Amino acid sequence: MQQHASDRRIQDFMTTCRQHQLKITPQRVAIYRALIRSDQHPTADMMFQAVRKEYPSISFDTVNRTLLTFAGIGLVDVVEVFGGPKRFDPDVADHHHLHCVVCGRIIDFNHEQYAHLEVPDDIARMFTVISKRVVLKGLCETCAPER
Amino acid sequence: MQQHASDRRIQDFMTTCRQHQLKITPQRVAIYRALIRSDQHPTADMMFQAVRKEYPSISFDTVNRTLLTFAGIGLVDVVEVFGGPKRFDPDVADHHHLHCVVCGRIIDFNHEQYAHLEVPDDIARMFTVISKRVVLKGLCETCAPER
DNA sequence: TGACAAATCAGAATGAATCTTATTTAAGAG
DNA sequence: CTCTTAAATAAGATTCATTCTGATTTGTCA
Repeated sequence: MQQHASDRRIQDFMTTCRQHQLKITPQRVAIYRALIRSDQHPTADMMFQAVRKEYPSISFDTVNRTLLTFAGIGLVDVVEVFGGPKRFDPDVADHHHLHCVVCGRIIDFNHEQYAHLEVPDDIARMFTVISKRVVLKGLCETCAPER
Repeated sequence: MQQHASDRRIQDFMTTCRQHQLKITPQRVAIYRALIRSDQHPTADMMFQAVRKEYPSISFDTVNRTLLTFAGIGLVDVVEVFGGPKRFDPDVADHHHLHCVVCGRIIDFNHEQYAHLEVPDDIARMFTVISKRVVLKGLCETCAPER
């Protein structure tokens, strides 16, 4: 059954590409495949290393450019960072992030309270909101000094 | 009176430096001065250009390294970005950010609802929270397509 | 099947951040 | 006030991330 869910996502992916007049190339399919089974929040280079394994002749430029193209049509998110390389998020549904300031790990989470974040009226008047996210900085379990 | 407030901040700055065994150099003072009258969220290079005007012999490396040092002792914040150079925030008090996805401008705001963001229990158990911020992506007034 | 715009590849170029090394300097000891 | 020393600085080199360039290949549609 797992395979079917994955196939389904590839089908949807192809549909989305067609809707945006993007050609369905084997490189793009390989990149998308790697994306949906990726670790959380990979960099372009991490994606390149992953895709390479099943598509050894692919270039870094293609991976990077394709990720940006995917971001442009909402297939992936570019997430907030505090410096360093861009990081991508295959989960484009609303969720929130913890950033460990020591190891740089980004951890996803959800919280009922954060699901209903309102935008203040004066802000809504001057700014068209596309996405909302709570970003918490701190120390993850492995980096927190044990007590 | 303006001058006094600024002097006060420089005094506090020196005290903070001493508390952290940081030498008070003319470069650091110049950088801190530029910081407190800086535009919102400058990059290291923008800071370099600003400091240069009153301290022409300063090097980029010193400005950048000093900003990171300041960040380490809480005199400035490194803020979230979606790629590109690091950006610094002289306002270290709690507040939230709008990011214009077109021009890249970061706009500060505050909102009563966001002042009481709770951290879910299961998260609080595995993650030591240092700071909380709501990050909204969207289009600012000048970049929004007029209707 | 053929034409063409789009996509890819490889390498060069750019931009940001950090590192290296020699020199200078702030701050505490005497 | 002077000396000593570790810290800080300057300048340039290096590394890493990203984008660009130009030549080649390839989906897609007629």
